[in-house]
Amino acid sequence: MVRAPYFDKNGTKKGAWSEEEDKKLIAYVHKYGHPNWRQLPKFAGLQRCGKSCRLRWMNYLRPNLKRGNYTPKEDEIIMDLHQKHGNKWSLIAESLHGRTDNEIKNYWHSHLKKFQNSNNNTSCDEDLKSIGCKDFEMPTNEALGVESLHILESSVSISSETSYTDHNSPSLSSSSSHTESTMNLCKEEESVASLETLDSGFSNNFWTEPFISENALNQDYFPISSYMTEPFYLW
DNA sequence: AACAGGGGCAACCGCCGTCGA
DNA sequence: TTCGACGGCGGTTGCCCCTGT
Repeated sequence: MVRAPYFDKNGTKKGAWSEEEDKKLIAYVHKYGHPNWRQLPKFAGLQRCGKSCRLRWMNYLRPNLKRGNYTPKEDEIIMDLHQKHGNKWSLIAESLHGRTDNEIKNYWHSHLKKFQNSNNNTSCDEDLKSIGCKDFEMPTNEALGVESLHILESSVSISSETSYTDHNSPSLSSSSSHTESTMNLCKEEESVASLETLDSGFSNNFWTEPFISENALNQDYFPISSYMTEPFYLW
């Protein structure tokens, strides 16, 4: 499913992320935030480029991510916003709480594109009905905002029943678990609380092993105080 | 049972906008 | 004003898995 890990000529690791790398990245961002993606891998002890770390975090590791099947309502919103804005995936993602632009982009290309293409012949609602949206009603523009809110609310309700540790297993790269799980932690408190839960999911020596970054911090690379006084400003 | 082709999705690449020096 | 660093975005790629033959 993913590219096999390899090292480029600069010694930078590419390809699929390992569980250990995920742990390092999660723990580092959890602890220090991500003030500088380019420097982050060096301090976190990762042989990745900053962009790769950012992408992994934004699309996969950060809290509040919602994974798994799209609801018909989400389909509606994507279709509608794509019609309005085109391939502005980040814009569309803003209206689908917990979905990433990358995920929406993939979903569009693999699922929804064909329905828009067939739109030339049939209406959008016909297509959506055909894919199983039983209570489908073509929403008004005003209603769409409300629908987005509903999705947000449902995410919250799901998240309250969902443990972060469920999704931070080695199967983070396993597609089967992706479809079954969500990473909905829509409230900040829940995110923090869940990260504490996450701690227990890691091996003991992982947390007792000091970060490379910790040494770096001692070398005045990081304004550590500001990050320690503004915990989790990033999410 | 074996094979081929397509689908799905994580990850990479390159471009662009923003910001600070 | 210019330039470099950085983050963000959209397009594309690579590869595993599933399904049909």
